[in-house]
Amino acid sequence: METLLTARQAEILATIRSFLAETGRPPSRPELAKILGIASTNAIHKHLEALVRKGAIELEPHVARGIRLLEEAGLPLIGRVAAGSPMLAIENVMGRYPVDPSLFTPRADYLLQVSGLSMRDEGILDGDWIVVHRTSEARNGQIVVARVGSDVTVKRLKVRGSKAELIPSNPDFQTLHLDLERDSLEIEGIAVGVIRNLMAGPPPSRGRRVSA
Amino acid sequence: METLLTARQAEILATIRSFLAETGRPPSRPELAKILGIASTNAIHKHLEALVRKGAIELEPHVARGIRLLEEAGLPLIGRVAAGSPMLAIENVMGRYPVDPSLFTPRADYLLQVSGLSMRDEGILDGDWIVVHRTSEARNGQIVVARVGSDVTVKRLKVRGSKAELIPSNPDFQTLHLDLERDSLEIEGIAVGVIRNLMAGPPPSRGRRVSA
DNA sequence: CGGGATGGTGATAACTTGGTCACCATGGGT
DNA sequence: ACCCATGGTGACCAAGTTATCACCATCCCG
Repeated sequence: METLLTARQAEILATIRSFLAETGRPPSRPELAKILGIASTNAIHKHLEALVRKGAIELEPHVARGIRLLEEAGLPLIGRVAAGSPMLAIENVMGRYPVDPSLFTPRADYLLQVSGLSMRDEGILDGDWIVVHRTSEARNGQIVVARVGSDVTVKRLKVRGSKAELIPSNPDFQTLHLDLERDSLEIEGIAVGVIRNLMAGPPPSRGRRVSA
Repeated sequence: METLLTARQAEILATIRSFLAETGRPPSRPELAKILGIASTNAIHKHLEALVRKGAIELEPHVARGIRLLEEAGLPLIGRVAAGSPMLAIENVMGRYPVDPSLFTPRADYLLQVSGLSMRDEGILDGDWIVVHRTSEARNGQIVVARVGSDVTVKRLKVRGSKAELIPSNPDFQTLHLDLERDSLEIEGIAVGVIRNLMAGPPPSRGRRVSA
């Protein structure tokens, strides 16, 4: 349903986005024309119609600044990753949550729900959300989201020559040793944050209340 | 600089806020009048001027829907709490961060930076941000932000009769035993989440890069 | 009592904005 | 050669919107 945008159309869309971020209101056609150096508001009007046709925006008819962005807001939360599927495949996405990507550096791209306690001693517990920056480059000592074979795992990375280690931070788990010239190791991203929802699990005992 | 808003003015402001949240654009005066059941747009206009005088909004002159909300966005991050000062006193606020209050339940009110490792075994580490819901009521077993004397502390709460315990989750620290009939125990809020910025501390070793 | 802030109706002028028409130019595909 | 989508200029009208005027009522406070 979503035809590809032309370069110019993507430019218009980006302009709308940044105008919205800066002023808090959608731009009018004359304002867009001025910013983009276009003399006629009709050119803008036709661009907006094209963006509507391609599903990028909605236009409220006869309403000043009636432009609505139709992008999905928030970051996707990835659950169990199906074997071999790309991280952001629909089957892996459990929902979208309003986490600001700019709260973390480098910029957050998605959330990954952790299962198991292999990173317990780093304060990453079962059910926690790892905030992930998507990249295929990682440095020694960083916590990475890695794909080994068809498994996706979160571990601390250590590389020496052609040898790589994926190190859990829990003595009950074993370090995974890899030979980069033989084994496949794909870096999916690096962990830039952790989010835990303390009220998510089973409710606490219904004991008496305390007020102060 | 901020005079108190009247009930009606607060209602107008709330209407603007929710209109913005629902439609993505600020309301026009006729739209506000219709929602609030007011016949004349002039009444709205004067309300908006009052809101400008009181510092709640900004108005861009001669611009359709030129209403800007001037609220501080995001949640305040509380650092070291000065003895005896209220939690949200300016001297305690280290900044504001774009965390969506509705991401947690019950609603998040502020962030509290943890110092020390007394809750290490719950996965709450030194420097982590605790997401706090402000309330003076807590239940047994919840992690609370409590004030004992002039100290603010984060611990798990346990109450039996008139005895209360503030329990760390790290065997290296000691449980604080309180007699509610003698000692002062103020509940400032309950912890509803944890946020950790993994890239905050010292940068990782500048080892060689790995790409895949 | 009088003044001032608040909250409102009703009407009007001036400006902003959306919608539309005629016309032109370029580039890709048939 | 032709059509069609894209990208643009220029002009115009209708409708949406802001700004301002006159006038009214209530409440609080010095």
